[in-house]
Amino acid sequence: MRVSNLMLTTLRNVPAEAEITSHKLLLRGGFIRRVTSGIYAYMPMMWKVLEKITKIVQEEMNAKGCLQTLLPQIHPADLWKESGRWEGYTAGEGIMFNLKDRQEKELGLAPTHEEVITKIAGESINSYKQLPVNLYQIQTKFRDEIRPRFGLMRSREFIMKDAYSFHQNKSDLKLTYKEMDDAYRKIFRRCGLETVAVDADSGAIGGSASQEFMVTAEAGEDMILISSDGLYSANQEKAVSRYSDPIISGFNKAEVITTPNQNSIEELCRTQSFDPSQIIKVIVMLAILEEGIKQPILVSIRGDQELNIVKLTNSISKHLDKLVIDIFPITEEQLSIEGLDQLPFGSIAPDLENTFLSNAKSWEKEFLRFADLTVSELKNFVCGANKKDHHRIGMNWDLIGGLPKEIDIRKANPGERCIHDEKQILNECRGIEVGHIFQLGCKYSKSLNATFTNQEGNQEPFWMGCYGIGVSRLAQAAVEQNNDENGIIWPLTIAPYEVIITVANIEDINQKALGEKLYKQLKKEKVDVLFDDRKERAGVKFKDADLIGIPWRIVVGRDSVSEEVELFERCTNSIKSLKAEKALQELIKEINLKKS
RNA sequence: CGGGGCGUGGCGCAGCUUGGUAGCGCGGUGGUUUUGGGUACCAUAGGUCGCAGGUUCGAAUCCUGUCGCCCCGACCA
Repeated sequence: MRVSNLMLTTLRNVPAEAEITSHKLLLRGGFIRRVTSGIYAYMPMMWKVLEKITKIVQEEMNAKGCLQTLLPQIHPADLWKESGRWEGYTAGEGIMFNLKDRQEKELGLAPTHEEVITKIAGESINSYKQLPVNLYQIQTKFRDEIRPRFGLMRSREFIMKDAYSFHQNKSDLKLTYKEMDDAYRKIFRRCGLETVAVDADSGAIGGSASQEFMVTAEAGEDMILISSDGLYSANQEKAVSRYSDPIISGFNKAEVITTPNQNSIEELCRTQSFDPSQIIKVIVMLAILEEGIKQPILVSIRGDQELNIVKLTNSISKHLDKLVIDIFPITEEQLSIEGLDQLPFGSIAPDLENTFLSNAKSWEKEFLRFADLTVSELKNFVCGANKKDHHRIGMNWDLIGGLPKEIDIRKANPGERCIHDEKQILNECRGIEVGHIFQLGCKYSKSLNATFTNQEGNQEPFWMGCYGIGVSRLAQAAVEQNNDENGIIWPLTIAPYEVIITVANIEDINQKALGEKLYKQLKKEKVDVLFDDRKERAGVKFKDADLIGIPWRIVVGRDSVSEEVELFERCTNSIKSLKAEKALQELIKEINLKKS
């Protein structure tokens, strides 16, 4: 391609919308243009990048025997109601764009395709003999994000590869899950990305085991924790660690003390000389569940620990077998609206009586109670007295009605010791999620009644897995991980072009002729080559070539009379002066080496 | 959803406090110059000042409403 035909428009000023490096560079290089909040146009060079990523993904998926399909983007609401996800995905802060057609039928723009594919699989796969299958597609998805940001990192319309596998049993699912893990590692390596695989929360998709692939980058939206020996890594939403031992409490007598204006752990400790690890902190929250159920929640956790809201949400979901649509701390205002008396905030204990809820208009009338693992072993602890400005000391679980349901809802933090080896410490780093693989189990096949006939002749629901890669996000993540002060440094395998021939002065007959000759030869060798034939000053062309990040550059300049050119490598900034023929040979050798 | 900020040629911004008919840099076009790191100079085109009302002789500027965009937060009583 000739740059004069490329519609290349680079910017010197960064549009004000951009915050992070990759977003700025993609805009400045003319790769993307914003159309509205969270919605972008992929310009010609960007599309080339996306195509190259797509090709790598297809090759690796096909190598594992996966089958490519293309599923609809508009889904009937009924299908999503059948799986029970319609409400959760559309109500409240739901992310599914939805609309009505002229028949007043409800439809949604697909944020993901479990429903559709499960339905189809159920209709087309009849026998265990047809299993397993793994179907995938690469196409645009829609999510009405609460807050789109960082260009393609969190956009509302984006390109995703999603795959869904169907199995006759769990062990077969695990085999494919492992294969996908392998395929994903190959894909990311081939794309020139450094990724780390972490244990992850399954989120709204549901299911059991799940693993995320993160591109490590400062600008990442997720915090990940990695053990010093590298054997354990997890998203903070999911991470576990060893917690410190509590300071032994000296209160062996149970009594109530007055604690005026000591409404926070901090205040209480300062005034009473308690240690936070001796105190049971109680958090009152309201969970909005599917079908509009409003469930008050009472969570007990050690005073020096933080609550992990994702873990809590999942626990609630699991215990009630209902989707949690929203969850937030209960406020005084909400209590008034609900027609309830004020709770003794700051002095609430795990045994707060349900009678506080008996006049509730729309809330459930009993608290769902949980205790974090950090409080279960606690002895002679401090907790509220369920009465304003009063606390109890020297308490034990048998004195306050027993230990509530024990679960892990504590946030793991960097610096803490690991579960697998207490000598290992968790370190923090940030990451961009580019891939996620799940073992879904039978959740969707059961709800959508997608079954096959097993060897014994019985109908059984499929075991399912699902596997996603954010293709457009991956492209931006590659930029975030590969750039310098001059611009993008595309990994060769996904670069829009592999090499750019920069003719310093296109009006010099020798230079132009040599440039054209090299261009022809490279095209003949099937190298993806860009020929900068513009009537611009050399400096302009160098700046542009750096900015758009083409991995290799052949500079045809003053020495072209003697057939000498320069071979420049973008990622190392190395420059070699060579005979044109030699430069071509070397370049082709290097390119083939990197591609293999 | 809460808080903050911004909408003025393609991009980045000034002008608004104190109303008087719109300006700068980049980019575009033509020319001269320069010719391997965004050359300099000259000329030139391009704007419903987000939109709608209002105040006023007169509104980018003041008032009201509205739309859009960006940032921070949405988690511990």
